[in-house]
Amino acid sequence: MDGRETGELKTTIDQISMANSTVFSDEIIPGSSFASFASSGGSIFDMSDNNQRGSGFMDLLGFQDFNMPPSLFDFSSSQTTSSSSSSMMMVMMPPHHQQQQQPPLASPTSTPTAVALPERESTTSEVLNGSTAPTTPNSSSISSSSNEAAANKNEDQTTTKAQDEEADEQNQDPEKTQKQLKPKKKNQKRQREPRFAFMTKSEVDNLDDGYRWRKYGQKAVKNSPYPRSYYRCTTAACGVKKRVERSSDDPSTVVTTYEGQHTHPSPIMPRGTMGIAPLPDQPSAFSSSPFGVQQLLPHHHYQQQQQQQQPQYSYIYSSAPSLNISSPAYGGGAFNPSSFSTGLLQERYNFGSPSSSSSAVSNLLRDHGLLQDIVPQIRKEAKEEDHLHQ
DNA sequence: CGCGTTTGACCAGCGC
DNA sequence: GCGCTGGTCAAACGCG
Repeated sequence: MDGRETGELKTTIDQISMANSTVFSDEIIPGSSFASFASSGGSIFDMSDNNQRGSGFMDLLGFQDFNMPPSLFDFSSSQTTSSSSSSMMMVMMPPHHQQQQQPPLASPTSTPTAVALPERESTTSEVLNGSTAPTTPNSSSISSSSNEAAANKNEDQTTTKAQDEEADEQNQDPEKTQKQLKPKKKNQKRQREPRFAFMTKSEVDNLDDGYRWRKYGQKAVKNSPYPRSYYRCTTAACGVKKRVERSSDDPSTVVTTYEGQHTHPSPIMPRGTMGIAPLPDQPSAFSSSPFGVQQLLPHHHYQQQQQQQQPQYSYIYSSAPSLNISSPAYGGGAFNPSSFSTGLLQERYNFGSPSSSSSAVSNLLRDHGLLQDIVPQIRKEAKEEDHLHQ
């Protein structure tokens, strides 16, 4: 939108470029962990490179404290089906570029803040509560499915909306019964949860991530023949949503965007984690770690699998004003894309292709769906980069 | 009957 | 103000 956001996008493209072991030196956001990492010449995306020294991408993000397990990326299992090669890219989408609000994780030098991708929605200019605290599950107020989204925003909005609804009930206005949509007040801009997106090569749109989702909408995507589906976690009091769309340019690529944070463990225990107790410092499968259940796996397992499979994943990561990864809220992280985290992405991922990292990048860059909204400039610049490589 | 999907309508935000 | 677009709602429907 403006130059500032452009700069932020630029930072993102810098990080993407690192997938090809190319580190751009320009316009890295000062103070970001990505910036510091990028300036040090590291390669975020090539996990195989990091295997040798035992520091992967998640380490760089500060996720090493979560014992980022391999199961999450163990997509070459027997459950793998059709896709022979698959790649994955994550994008965390913040409400805005406010950063550095989250306290550091155990490793202060790897705080996963850094890249603030621009928020397309109008959530940024107005911070309703002005708080860095993450949204808090309001279990008492989320009983009506029609208000889950609002209840998931923030308490101020929830309260206001509840009051509105209460007023509506008292008024019993016949006009209201005509359309009960929208007791939303003006001047209350939608507060969006931190978002977390990743791309996968899959023939199935709706990835089985261990949570139960209910589809509540579908929209045609501009410039894409494929629709975008909207899902909401079916668990009561959990307002996590996800959007799934297929890339128009690469129909084999599915872009899944999670929004919000599960307030409950996955109803389905992930494969390979059954019966494994949480680590002492990890109170639950859905807390602490942005990748939830995976953290239950021993770290050596992670390393071992890395060495065996040499997976290569590509990420785009950014933080958010309310993205407080180490916050105690929800028992650990304010942002907990645990829908992704269950390690149950029983989708057809096949990491391990030496080119998957760059292909993931290119997939992202080609996408004209959700990610186009998110990181439009990434595509542009990476295409330029592609040309340079060709 | 419960749960999930489909789908048209509606709403809010944004750009012009 | 108007139109476009993304996002959401909720009735209708399907399925087990």
